[in-house]
Amino acid sequence: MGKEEAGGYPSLIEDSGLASTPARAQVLEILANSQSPLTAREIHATLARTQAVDRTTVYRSLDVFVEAGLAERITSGDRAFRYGMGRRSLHARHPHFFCRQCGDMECLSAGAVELRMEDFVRTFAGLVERVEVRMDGICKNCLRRGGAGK
Amino acid sequence: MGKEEAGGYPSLIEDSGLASTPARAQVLEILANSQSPLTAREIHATLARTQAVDRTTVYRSLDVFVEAGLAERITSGDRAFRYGMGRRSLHARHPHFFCRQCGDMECLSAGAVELRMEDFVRTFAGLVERVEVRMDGICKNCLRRGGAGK
DNA sequence: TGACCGATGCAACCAAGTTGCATAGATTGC
DNA sequence: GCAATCTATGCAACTTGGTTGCATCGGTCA
Ligand SMILES: [Mn+2]
Ligand SMILES: [Mn+2]
Ligand SMILES: [Zn+2]
Ligand SMILES: [Zn+2]
Repeated sequence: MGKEEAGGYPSLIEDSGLASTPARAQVLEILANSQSPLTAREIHATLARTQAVDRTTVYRSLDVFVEAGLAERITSGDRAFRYGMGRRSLHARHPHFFCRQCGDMECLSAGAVELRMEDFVRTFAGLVERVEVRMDGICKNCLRRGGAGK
Repeated sequence: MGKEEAGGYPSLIEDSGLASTPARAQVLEILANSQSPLTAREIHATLARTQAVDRTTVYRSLDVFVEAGLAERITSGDRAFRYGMGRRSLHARHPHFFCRQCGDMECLSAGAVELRMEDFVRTFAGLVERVEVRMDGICKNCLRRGGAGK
């Protein structure tokens, strides 16, 4: 699934100035292979199927990845952050959809929405580092099995 | 500061099919008078200056307001939701800016960004109920006193 | 008047994430 | 090669933001 060039995730991690460890490489691989952004809990659950890693290590790996731009922290409509590949990992920015019924989040194509903000950024007194566009609603699965009821 | 027509917040609440109580009216008034979206904690702190209300009541008031469209729940870059006036309270949708340094959130003018998503919404299999646009970065105050260092 | 219903308070609980500290494993200096 | 030095990890305790169960209280209505 995830195509990786020579060296794979370890070298991607090292190219960002971080030490590569088995746990970190696996966390990044899980992120890279996912169609949708994942919670730390989901990442840990996947990881734990093959090796025993503490959840703290997952949290800390994600933190350093986000700091280094390797991963992106995405807010959702619920109380848990999601993580996806970051811009430093050949990943284009794109909006997301959050289903308030089942809690699933999906990546939308980068061109799904057109966002123009250059004029604003130019005149804004603060520093804009990133933008998040998220649509909330009911996903098609939840629509099929039961309507938009809370 | 907050201009209110005859009846004020109590009737605004009742017009949404909810019972108006002193606590609810005050929560809504605090929201209406704020320049920026507030956390439940901030609302409770403000409220507590004039009367003893349990934080649970604040949470529950906000829940029913959001459900009724009187208030809007907004995600930020940190772990706490913010609340602002909702669309059913004569409030236009607009983007927000979140400062990752001081945690302050500010409302941006509705025209700050141009967002085109009709084409997407028309062809999307799910139901899109709302959209959130949030910029993250460093606010001008934090820029002045110390740069963008974390 | 009395049954009812919803809003509130309060305590317990929960989920997500963070922190302190000890250890193990790798890296560096010599 | 060996010791001094990081640093990633594990594990437990803690924090924060929010939710839930349950008892009570105050209106509304037959
Ligand atoms: Mn994505
Ligand atoms: Mn706002
Ligand atoms: Zn769904
Ligand atoms: Zn700031």
